[in-house]
Amino acid sequence: MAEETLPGTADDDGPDSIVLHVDMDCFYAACERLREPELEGKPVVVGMGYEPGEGHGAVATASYEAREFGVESAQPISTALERLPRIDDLAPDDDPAAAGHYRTVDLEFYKSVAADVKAILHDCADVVREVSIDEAYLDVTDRTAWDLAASGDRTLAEGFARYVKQRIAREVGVAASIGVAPNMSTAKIASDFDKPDGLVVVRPGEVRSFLAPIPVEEVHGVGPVTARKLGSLGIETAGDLADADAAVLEAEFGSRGRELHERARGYDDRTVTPTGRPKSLSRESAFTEPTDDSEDKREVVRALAADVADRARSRGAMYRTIGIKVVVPPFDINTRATSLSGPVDDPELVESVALDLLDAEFEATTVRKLGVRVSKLSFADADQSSLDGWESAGSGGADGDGDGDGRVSDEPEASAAADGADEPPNTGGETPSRGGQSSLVEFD
DNA sequence: TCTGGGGTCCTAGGACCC
DNA sequence: TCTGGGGTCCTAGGACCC
Repeated sequence: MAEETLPGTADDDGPDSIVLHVDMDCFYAACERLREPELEGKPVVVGMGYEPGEGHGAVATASYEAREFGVESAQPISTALERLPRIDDLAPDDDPAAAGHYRTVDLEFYKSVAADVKAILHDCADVVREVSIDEAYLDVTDRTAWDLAASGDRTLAEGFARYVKQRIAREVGVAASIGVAPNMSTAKIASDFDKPDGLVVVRPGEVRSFLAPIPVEEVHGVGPVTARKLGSLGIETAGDLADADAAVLEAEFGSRGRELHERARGYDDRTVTPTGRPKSLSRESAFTEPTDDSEDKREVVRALAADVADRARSRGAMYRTIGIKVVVPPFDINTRATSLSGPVDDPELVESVALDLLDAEFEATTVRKLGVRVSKLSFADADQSSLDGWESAGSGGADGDGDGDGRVSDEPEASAAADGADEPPNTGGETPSRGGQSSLVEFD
């Protein structure tokens, strides 16, 4: 049983933080219900790669009513349909209560709903870290307190979280579960503890005892592989993990082992930092049937490349690495990538590099899925003379490719970026010389 | 669980430099 | 030069998350 105050727990650098983890409940399904209120209370399944009347794709979100039937996210739609027939497929005398309403993912719409939620969150906190479309951490240390509210045994922090939750419900019309705790990892577990529509508060002195009975699988960072290994060490709960020998964990799992140990003990010194810029952008797509047809594969890669390059451009991102992903049945993931000597924004180059990587090793391979990715991103707008991204690559000129390191010097708009229009004569050639900047490119 | 799409971080080995 | 150590960057794969 954990003491109320653990020796050494108190951070000397100030009062305990107050972190909220806000997690929208079955977000996609909730969005569908916003525009189709008659779906309220009924089993809803939102599928990606799903088309009405068809049986392919995977479950992105299942409402709690649908989960009752054994429908789970990431499940193939075909399996979901076996467990929960589609309402339109019912025979006249079947029970309509035992059928599901299947919808296709409409990300644009969900994003617009999410934007409304995020606006509320930013209004409620100084620092918001958006983790995904339906999830965020808020640091509200300066907005509320761990003190008890005047009227009883609840904390001010709890009242604050309730206010956030109610605003989301009232102003947007969707339900959120919120966890409140002195650190991020505990807040995350707390938000999950009483879903849906939950509000769980873990006060600074209660962290250790709150975590103790939690199954290790529910600790952020423990997936199937780690859970299995932990199980073989006799570690099944966060409490077991907390009591385990840190050296053993580190030997078994490396630095992650030590980290998990600390999280299980209620230590997490990460601070909530604002959402940063993406590190990579990718697009992938699965074939309905694995194929070895070279032209089919190239066609898909071309489309993915165009898509990724387009997205990068619209987000103002230049990239220095271009890669592909090739998934070979049953499920072997291969990646290949090439780095350029400097950042570019060049859709044709994305395509040609991706195709080269595909042809080099996978021309005859049977593939299930293909992907294209750009990474080592840099953003034209924010870095200017004041670094931001990477400082200029070492004034020492230590690196061999000193030739090109001059980043786009500060034109207001990345010069190489916006001008796909003026067709350079030899774009596909050895040195794709496009205006100034991208002529750095030389790949081997 | 025969498996969709978009990400992050970590690790390990090799190349290369001083 | 055949024997180090330190550091960085690159690629590929793995685990994990939503």
